[in-house]
Parts: sequence; C-alpha cells; structure tokens
Amino acid sequence: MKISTKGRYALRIMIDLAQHDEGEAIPLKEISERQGITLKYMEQIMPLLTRAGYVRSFRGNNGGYLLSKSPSDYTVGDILRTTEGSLAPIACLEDTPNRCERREECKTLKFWEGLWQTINDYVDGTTLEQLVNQKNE
Amino acid sequence: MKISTKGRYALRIMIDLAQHDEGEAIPLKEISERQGITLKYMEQIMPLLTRAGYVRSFRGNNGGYLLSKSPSDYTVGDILRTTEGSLAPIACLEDTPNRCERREECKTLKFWEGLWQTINDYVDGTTLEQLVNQKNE
DNA sequence: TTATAACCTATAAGTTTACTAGGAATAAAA
DNA sequence: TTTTATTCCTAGTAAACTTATAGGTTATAA
Repeated sequence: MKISTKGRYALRIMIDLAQHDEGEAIPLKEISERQGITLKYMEQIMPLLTRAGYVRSFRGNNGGYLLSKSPSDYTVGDILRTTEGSLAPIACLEDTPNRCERREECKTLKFWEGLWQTINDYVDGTTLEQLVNQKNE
Repeated sequence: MKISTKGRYALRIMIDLAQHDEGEAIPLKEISERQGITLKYMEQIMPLLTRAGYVRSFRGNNGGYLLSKSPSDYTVGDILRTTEGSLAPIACLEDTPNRCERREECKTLKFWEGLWQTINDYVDGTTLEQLVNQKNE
C-alpha cells in the first residue's frame, strides 16, 4: 500500500517548479541537482504532467518547464493520479475488466469504495500552494 | 497504491469464519472451497492471524480455526495491518531506517503523515461485524 | 493406527518498480 | 549555419515484490 516514486517525485518536481518560478523555463538538469533525482528518470515522469496540461514544456536551448497554472489551482490528488494512475486500493474498483465474479455477494466492496473515496477526498483537500508554503518545525 | 491479496483474503477469511461460526473449528479446506482461495496460500496467511491472537487454531483431526473474539471487537484496520504490515503510504513514515536525509526540509512529510492518519482512521472505523452484516443491493 | 489438519520452509513464475541507455527532434545562441 | 542545450521517445534491465506451489513435519481426534 505504497505510493511509488513516480508520484512522490512528481510532487517534489511540481513544488520545485513553483518555488523557482521566475517566468523563465526551468530545465530538468537544475531540478535534478536540487532534488537529487536522476535526469533520465525525470524525463520519463515529465511527459505525464505535460500531457495532462499541468506544465508547459519548452524544447531546445534555454528550454525547460513552467507550471501552466497557479500553484493554488492544483490539488495534490491531481498530480498523484496523473503520475500514479488511479488511487483505488483494489483493482475491483476500476472500470477495467478486473471485476470479480463474486461482486454481487461481496461483503467488502462498499468498504473498499469508501476507502477509495476517503483517500481521494484527502489528497484533493491539499493544494500545491499549501505544500509550497509548508513550514517545518 | 494497492492492498495486496494477503490483506484482502485475510478479510474474507475472517468474514467467512464469523459467518460460519457454530462453535466448532472450521478447517481451511472448507473456507478454501467457499472463497475460491487456494488452501496452500491460506496456510501462509493464517499464522499471521493466529500469532496476532485474532483466531485460535486447532491442529489435527477435526481441527481448524475459530475467531477468538466477537466480530464487533475487530476493526478492519487490525486485520489489514496484521497481514499487510503498516498502511503507511510512503516508507519515510515508518520507524525503520528508511528515513530520508531531506527530512528536515521536506515540504511533503506532513501531507503524507496526514494521509496515513486518514487511512488508519477509516479502516479502524469499520468492524468485522459491520462487514458481516453488509447488505448488497 | 489412521486420517485429518495446521505448521514450516523453500522455491518459482509473473509482475512491477525504478531506473539506465541511446538516440531523435527542437530551438535558441554563437 | 553550426553548435549547444534541452525535451521527447522507445527499449532494455536488475532487483524487488507478489502470488502463489510444493513437500514435508507435527499434532490430535476418532
């Protein structure tokens, strides 16, 4: 029951982009050095965020990435679902043909649906801006 | 971000034990047939529940398992944590030496702690009895 | 004594995770 | 126009994890 590095890194990358936004595209190389995440692995994560419209990418010299919206307009849930996929705790809940033949008599299905809902509510209740402004004691 | 079969099966096994409890030990073979879970795999899951004191096991002829408490005395969280391990969504949260050297400056740690808490609260808010009495529409 | 059942340990196939690698496309700057 | 810096795309891969199988040992009621 773990969030993978894809989701965790994506969150840190988005925070980094928010913190260092001065209007100029930020290359992954910079983020890689600050965050200690390998460039090549980040290159695999970023297209997910680009395709979702969460960042704008600029190729070529002086290229890099910029957030497309204000940090307050992203929920953490948006970012996690885009990179991790669905946060459903069991495959049965997804549309995909993972349905169980015991579905009708399943005593646990509603419980799992509730957990899924609870997780989604929580992750959608925090914005990227709130994380950026997070103070550490 | 998925619950594994260990946790899901354990829950179904506990429900099955509750539903068929008539004072006599229930052998895994019966549960296996009803639930469509292989006997050998269940044999690996049960000792976790036995050691946790959640079921009493009886070896030998006419042996099997019985719940040690009333279904209302188990939360789903108890059962899942016993079989799945901690429900922490990232390893950083656990005591184990998974701590990150960026811990002090981490903007996301509190968020993950909150998710963990939210998950634990939810799974501890449902009892085995409630699942047994679950009606399906 | 036999049958039945839990218990224990090892192994193995399949899947996922977390990368690594190499090159193609793009675009600013020299 | 050439160089340099960057994203993008696809493939490969080692390690870990999941989901079992398999075989044998121990315990106990009939």
